[in-house]
Amino acid sequence: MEEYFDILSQCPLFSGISRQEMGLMLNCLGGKITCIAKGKPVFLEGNPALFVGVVLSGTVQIVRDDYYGNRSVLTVVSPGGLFGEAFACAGVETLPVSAIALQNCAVLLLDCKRVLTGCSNACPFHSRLVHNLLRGIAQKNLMLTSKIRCMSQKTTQEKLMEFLLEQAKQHDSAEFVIPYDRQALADYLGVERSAMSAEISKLKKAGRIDCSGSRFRVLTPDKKSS
Amino acid sequence: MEEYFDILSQCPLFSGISRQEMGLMLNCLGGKITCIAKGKPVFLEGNPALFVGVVLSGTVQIVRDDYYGNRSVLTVVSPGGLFGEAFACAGVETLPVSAIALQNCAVLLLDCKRVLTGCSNACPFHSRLVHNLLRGIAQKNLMLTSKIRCMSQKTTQEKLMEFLLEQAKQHDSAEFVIPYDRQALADYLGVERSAMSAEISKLKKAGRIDCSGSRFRVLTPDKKSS
DNA sequence: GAAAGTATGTCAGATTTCCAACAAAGGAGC
DNA sequence: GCTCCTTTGTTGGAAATCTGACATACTTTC
Repeated sequence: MEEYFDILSQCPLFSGISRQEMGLMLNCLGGKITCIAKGKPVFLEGNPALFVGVVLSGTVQIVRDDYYGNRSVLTVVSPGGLFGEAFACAGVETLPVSAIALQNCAVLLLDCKRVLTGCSNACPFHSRLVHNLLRGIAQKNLMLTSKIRCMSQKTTQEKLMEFLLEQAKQHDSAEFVIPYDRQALADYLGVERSAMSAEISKLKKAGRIDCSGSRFRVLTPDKKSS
Repeated sequence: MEEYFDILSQCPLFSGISRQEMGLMLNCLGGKITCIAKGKPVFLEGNPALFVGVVLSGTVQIVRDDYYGNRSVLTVVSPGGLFGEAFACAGVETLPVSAIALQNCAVLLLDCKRVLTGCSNACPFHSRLVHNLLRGIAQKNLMLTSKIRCMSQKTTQEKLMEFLLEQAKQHDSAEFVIPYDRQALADYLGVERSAMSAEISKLKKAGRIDCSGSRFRVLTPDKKSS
């Protein structure tokens, strides 16, 4: 069990919890470490959503079957990553997705109810864990709304500017480096890479932005690139 | 204070908490009921994100200024509605939005830290509140990912089908009623109403769906409308 | 029942985006 | 230096969307 504490200590869910405390905590919460063979399910669609999963080794795929049964991959979760937390915390009766081991893997399953219900021992790390869980889900929330704000814009150019102005605001600077290459940015905004490149060029010529590589600068309409 | 307990008891954040407990709880949490005059701020961009707000009467507008200072309205919150919870729970240092009273209004402000940190009295409703808060944010999370899944589709027709198949799955039935009229559905999917209507017609002619008003039925490709 | 107002379906032209292919620029390895 | 490979910019024709206008159906009001 201790072999996985390195992974766990890097996971935001366990931030502020020492390795000494982890053993106690997992014990207190009834956390179960399970090994899943490649291709086998961690949980299946239709199961009750009871668990928050943490990948310890290997990778887990979250898949979804639509009404006709066509399967699509939603995410691939790497070691240290969480899965199932939104369903468990939202209190959905049955899972609308399945989790399948892409490789042989080890996962930690935490009973969501036991995480949320304070134990009688009043462990200090217990409330810390709830804190971290809530924080993680709230942060994801903010990321999702940012993305929706960009994608809701009508034109590619507006999507791009919405994204860049958001970045400028977050960095509190007109100049900043974005964590995406062109393809990834296009995917994020839900547009075509080539069309987006063209729009970037237009914006540069119009003197509204300046960029090289993933370093961008937004310019106020009146004052041009210096 | 008690005059607002009707509103609070209908708010998901306080579900499972009796009116008798509310007074104790608000006291324990140091919840402050404040009246804000029309046009005045509840909080301003740049403030630390400490509070979860609940509108008790009137309406509150959440607004956002982009990097150039152009203001846009993100949401309008009605009585019973929450605001600021994602920022407070995500632990952002400074708020990227402002909350302005659209009308004279009363709001309840809960210190997020005190909500999360169990009190020394070990109130039973305390953990219930955290439960509810987490559940609400997780549910919003699921709604946002559903919307993104629809909006990420390339064509209007694919967006529509993604939405309808999701609805069919949620209702566990090929036939269901959607909670939107055509305009609202188009806005949700981020497309033009008229273009969407045209696509609905195409899908009907192709025998893939059937609908009248907001009642839809998805059909399997082989068997046509009965 | 008539009239007014709203929601929905349909259509043509203008605009935008996608697609596919290619050119140019940069990096890694040799 | 060179080549190979990846990333990014550019372009033209095809496809999809938006725009605005209008017709039709349905509701509401009087």
